Amino acid sequence: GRSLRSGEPSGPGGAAMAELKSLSGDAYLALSHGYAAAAAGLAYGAARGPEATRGYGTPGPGGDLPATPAPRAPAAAAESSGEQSGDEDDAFEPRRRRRGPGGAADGRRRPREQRSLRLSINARERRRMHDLNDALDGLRAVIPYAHSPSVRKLSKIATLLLAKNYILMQAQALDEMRRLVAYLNQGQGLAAPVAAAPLTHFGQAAVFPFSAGAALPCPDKCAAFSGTPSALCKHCNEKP
DNA sequence: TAGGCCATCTGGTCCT
DNA sequence: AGGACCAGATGGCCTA
Repeated sequence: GRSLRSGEPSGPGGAAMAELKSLSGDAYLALSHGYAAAAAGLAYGAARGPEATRGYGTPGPGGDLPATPAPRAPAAAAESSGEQSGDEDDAFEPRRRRRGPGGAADGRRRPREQRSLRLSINARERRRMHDLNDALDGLRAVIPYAHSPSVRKLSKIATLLLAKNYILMQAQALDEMRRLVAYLNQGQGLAAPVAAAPLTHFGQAAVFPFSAGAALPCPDKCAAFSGTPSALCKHCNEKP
């Protein structure tokens, strides 16, 4: 694959390319392909101290989770946004948006109903994003990079790109392994069970370069599938 | 201080 | 009608 070069155009995370250094070796290899260079830049590999505790419980500028303590200073946010200021039951006025008039669907709702509906929608969306983040955490847990308390976790985009390249790398390794097995089967007579033929990473059954059921001229069964003695097998060349 | 990343809110769209 | 999904907007936090 391509190697990382300093002058190489990088994606959105190019500025942080140097942080790739702290990635594990496998991860580094996995990143050495295509857009992964950008992922490397995005990957918060460098030791920056523990991940800042952001916490899900903090409502944003228009926050609607009154109970949860807020490490992200929602008070200032609410103040700056002009929302969540005192009377929650005031006429629900959606945040000014630059796109589209909006509010058509709720046009005939009473303000309190609108507010209630909005809060419910917000909560659902928050839950959905939390699920998404949980899934990303699960992904981070199984891809190789420097898992350490002193290393900040991968960003979302870096996680996805790293995972993609890790999959590609594994597929390539599997392919090479398969070829090696086929070669050894020809040379050493190691029988690969047809029923256990693995799937390629694209889902189709792997095609082995031999067929089963042939005679066994070689005592070491190197030709069990090819049916012909192998020049690579010393037993095939032995005199009986 | 700028830039990157993130959480959240929000309106629109599609689907059930 | 309601829920899921998406993308834009906004503001906070952190690091270089």
